[in-house]
Amino acid sequence: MGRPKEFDRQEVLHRAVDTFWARGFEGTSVQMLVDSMGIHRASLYDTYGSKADLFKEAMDCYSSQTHDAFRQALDREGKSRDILRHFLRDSVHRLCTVQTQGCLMIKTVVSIADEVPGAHDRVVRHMEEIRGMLRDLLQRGKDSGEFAAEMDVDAVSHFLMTMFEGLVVGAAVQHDEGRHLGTVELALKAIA
Amino acid sequence: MGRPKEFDRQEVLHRAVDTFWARGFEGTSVQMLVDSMGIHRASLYDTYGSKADLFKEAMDCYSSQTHDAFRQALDREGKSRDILRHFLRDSVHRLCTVQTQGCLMIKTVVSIADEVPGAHDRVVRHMEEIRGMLRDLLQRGKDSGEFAAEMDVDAVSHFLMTMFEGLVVGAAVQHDEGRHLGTVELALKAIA
DNA sequence: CGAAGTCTGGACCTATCGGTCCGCTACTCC
DNA sequence: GGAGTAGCGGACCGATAGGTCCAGACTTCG
Repeated sequence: MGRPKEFDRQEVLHRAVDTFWARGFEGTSVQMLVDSMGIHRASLYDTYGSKADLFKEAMDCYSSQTHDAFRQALDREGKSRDILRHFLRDSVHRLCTVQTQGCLMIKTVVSIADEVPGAHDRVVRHMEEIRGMLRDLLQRGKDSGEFAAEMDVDAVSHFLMTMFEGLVVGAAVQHDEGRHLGTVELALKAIA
Repeated sequence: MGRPKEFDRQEVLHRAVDTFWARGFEGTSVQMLVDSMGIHRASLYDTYGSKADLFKEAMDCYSSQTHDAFRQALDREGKSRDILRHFLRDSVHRLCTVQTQGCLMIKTVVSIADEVPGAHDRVVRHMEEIRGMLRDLLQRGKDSGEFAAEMDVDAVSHFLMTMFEGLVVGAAVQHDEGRHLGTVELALKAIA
């Protein structure tokens, strides 16, 4: 059967995610990936294909780990508005302090439109998935009578997505947490 | 005195702006610039310095031409709300049809944090300038009694900036104009 | 005229890019 | 032990990256 794999494919991929996340696709060289992943150049190509293939896998990995975290924050019991507020405030806090590198998906859609085939589709699916979570949360609030019966959950979820994307960019421009928290409150006041 | 310059420095710079705008700093090679600007490689370096220097000049050029356009749209007579609505709707339309390349400033702040010294500062100033226009517009509406006397024009202008940045990203993800127009209406409903 | 300045074509530099290949070792199965 | 697989060190590939330099053609000045 031969020698078994020594490194954990998933663990090494995570390190690639971090590198791509920090510097983007164009800003990351294969040499950087070799260094950060800790495997040989040839192993990288044997295991993941090309740089673009690795990037797509990294996007998928990033996407699912982000979804898990978001789902944990959004798919829970309680008043929808409170859950939403906590989610947005926490996002702002992270973007302004720890995760100042922003969002890999937004980085990708903004900088490489068509350089990596399949990248754009992944961004679209990623965003739609998150929007779905927000819509479900809104729907629950609507069903429980917390929000008006006339609320267009589809439109409002899209509004919130735009808001969120704006916060990611805004935090990249200025790490002024208080300012962004004020924006969050205004956004919350806007929905019903 | 010697031979005078044959090409118009500003006109050639505009072509550099378009190239950088379309592909970003990292995605644009010097060869692309030489081709699009129509001048010799050596002339480029003699006239503008380095690629990074040219990029900074391109940012300044982009910034001022954007500000001119925005000022023309925002600094006019009429109801503030109508002016704002028209500005946002028009922006969405452009982002979804003609200017699908998005915004050079957002591209820059998202992809190259510190690669080009001075780039980040330019983005910050650019955004603050636009926010200033929005704040002035809000203040006029507040003075004329159109908006509530309690309105925090600073906070609301920041909310609108976040909204705008979100729309730029959102349009890059999906060119669904109708969807984004709905978001614009929700944002307008939010402010007083 | 000749010095000074402006442009171009194109060669040239070094460094790095993404990607491939070879030779060797380590390991596990039959 | 031998076949088969996984990994590494490191050389290597052609292409391109950003950047420099030179010779020559051109134009305006004193």
